[in-house]
Amino acid sequence: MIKSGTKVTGPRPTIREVALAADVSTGTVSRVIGGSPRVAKETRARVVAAMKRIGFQPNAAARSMRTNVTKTIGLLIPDILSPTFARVAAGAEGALTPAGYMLLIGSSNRSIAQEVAFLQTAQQRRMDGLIVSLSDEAAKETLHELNLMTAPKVVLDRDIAVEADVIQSEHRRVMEQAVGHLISLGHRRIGLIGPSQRIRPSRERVAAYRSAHAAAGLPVDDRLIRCDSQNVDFGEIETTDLLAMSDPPTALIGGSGDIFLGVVRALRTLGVDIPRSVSLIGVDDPQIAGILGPPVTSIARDMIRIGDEAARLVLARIADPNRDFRRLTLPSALIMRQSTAEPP
Amino acid sequence: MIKSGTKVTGPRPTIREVALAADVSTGTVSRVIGGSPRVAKETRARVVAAMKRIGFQPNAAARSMRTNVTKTIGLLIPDILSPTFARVAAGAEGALTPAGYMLLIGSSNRSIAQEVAFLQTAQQRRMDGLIVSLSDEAAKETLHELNLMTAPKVVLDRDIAVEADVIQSEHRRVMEQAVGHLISLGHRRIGLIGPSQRIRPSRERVAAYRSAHAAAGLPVDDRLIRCDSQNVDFGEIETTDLLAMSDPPTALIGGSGDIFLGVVRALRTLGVDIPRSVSLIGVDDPQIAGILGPPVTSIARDMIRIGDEAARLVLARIADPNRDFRRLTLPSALIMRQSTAEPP
DNA sequence: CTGTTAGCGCCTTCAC
DNA sequence: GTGAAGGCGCTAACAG
Repeated sequence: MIKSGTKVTGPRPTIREVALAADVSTGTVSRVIGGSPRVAKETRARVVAAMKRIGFQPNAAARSMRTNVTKTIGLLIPDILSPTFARVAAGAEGALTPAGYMLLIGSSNRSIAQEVAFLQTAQQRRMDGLIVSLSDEAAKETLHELNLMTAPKVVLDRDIAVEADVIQSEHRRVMEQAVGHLISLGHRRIGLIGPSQRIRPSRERVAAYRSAHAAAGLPVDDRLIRCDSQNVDFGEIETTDLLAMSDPPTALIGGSGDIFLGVVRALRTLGVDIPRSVSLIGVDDPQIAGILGPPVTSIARDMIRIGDEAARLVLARIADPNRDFRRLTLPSALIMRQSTAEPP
Repeated sequence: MIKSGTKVTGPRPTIREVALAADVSTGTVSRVIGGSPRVAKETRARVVAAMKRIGFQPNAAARSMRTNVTKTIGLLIPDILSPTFARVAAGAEGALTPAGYMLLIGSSNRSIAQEVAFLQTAQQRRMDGLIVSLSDEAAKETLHELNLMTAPKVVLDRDIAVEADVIQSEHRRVMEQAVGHLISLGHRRIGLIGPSQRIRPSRERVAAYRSAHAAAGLPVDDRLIRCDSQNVDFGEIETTDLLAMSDPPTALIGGSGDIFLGVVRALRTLGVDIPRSVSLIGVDDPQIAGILGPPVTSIARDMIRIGDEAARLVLARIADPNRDFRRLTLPSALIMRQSTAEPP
């Protein structure tokens, strides 16, 4: 007899051990595990007791081998270190865990090879669904892998040819609003620093930047648009470069993600007074923006909600694979703080 | 004949289909998958070609059922939204992915129930190893689950009775240094705002806070120690409360994680001039601290490295389950910036 | 309500 | 160097 609490490091018990201990068949044990109603109350109690006593935990691999269900959803993001995507993950996990699904996060570090690798393991692990934020819409290797996958997919804010539900943020209206705000303050040269235009959000923002200028009857100086990369250094370098122009911008819109940090860092280094000498609007980093001195006006969106909605879309399609594909657009907002003013 | 590129939504091919297509037996296909050397070069080529042609991807569940290996490591953290833990995840993933392992992240939101739930699914999924950062050392349910798990475990910075490798940060020396620095500037009342002392790092920091005072021959006012929780609101409330005392602190040490945000927010709201009226030292948030105005002196540690080392420890123990348990202590550093000065 | 039985897809001896 | 066959742990009919 083994004392309860004793650590037994033998092979893990199976439903057969449980069946033996509870004096039922393996089929009955299985029904108890699966929560089938076709088990007598008293029998169920005996089985549950036996499971606990032996320390039985059903083998997920064996189950999913039989059922073709892994209770697993993949999330592919460019960078887990970005608070923006960490929020997406948190939102998705919040919706998935209560539904009995586990979220498997893959961070590609914006490497196409890593994206492909993740999509392949997603297939090998037979994930039940996938939420993807690609780092480059033009990479056809990832598209290829995505199309190979038959499980439900949700695409986050990308324009790609994949049979999938899509969640996108509203970018144009809010960026037009931001640019319009600066223009109405009197700014005529506005710098825009952002990620590569090979992803939809950046293209949308640039388009809005242009249309806002057009609406005000103002010309656009393309040298003020710096949308090519997405890291701290890029933000810092482009900011420095912009302000070194012979006719430098009097206002800056910088983001998303890490870019903003670089922009602020450069501004600090240059000793620029915000908003007296340069106005600043941030994109996608409200947490930090709000506590800077001065607090920075910024474009914000609810990434947790995006993750949550994405998870719901996946679950809904798992429940009904034939439903129509949706394209959900979630709102963004311009949060006014104290980092903008009239140009000097 | 099916055109290449056509989407086939039938059942996924198995090694039998591959075997048929390559005119070999399933055993040979299996050997090719496993990279066994006992396969003729030419045969291997035929099999590989067949796999690609049919779009075969080995079923991970079936494999792990046979091999008792899931190529999966769990990471349990209190909060994926905290940059600190996101870094741990990134570090661990960086070490695990190249080794062919997938990192399964669980964020408990500091709920013991969620920690237990994660540990249970870890067992059901037969994860090959586990890296855990518990939110409460005193919770015996989590300890119980941890001890049930026979797979290799790495514990992050907690004092708990579990057979596991341990990685911890050096907290005392650097906190003594921080407090000593403030004392040497002339501060006699220093507020300390931090997480609950039910986790080791906080206990260590409080102990260091006391010993630094003792070393300077100064008394400690326990009302200045506010180490009970870990969120933005807590930081904001305690800061406000501390500064409302009849004999308020002239310096604040605040962290880790979200607490720091709250501290800064309160300071801004109160219109406190840093460091003229209050000196400030942050804990664990160098990214933000560096761009604040003024940049904030803070205690920093390399969380990515911690995640990386944790992953290495797990892998090493998987390779050799009988090696001695290690306890690794990684350094912290006090980064001097411009947020401290003599008291007013 | 419960027992029996046949695989799920793969790896792994054991022969050849 | 390759084929044949058994079984990993579980679920899902099908009987009873």
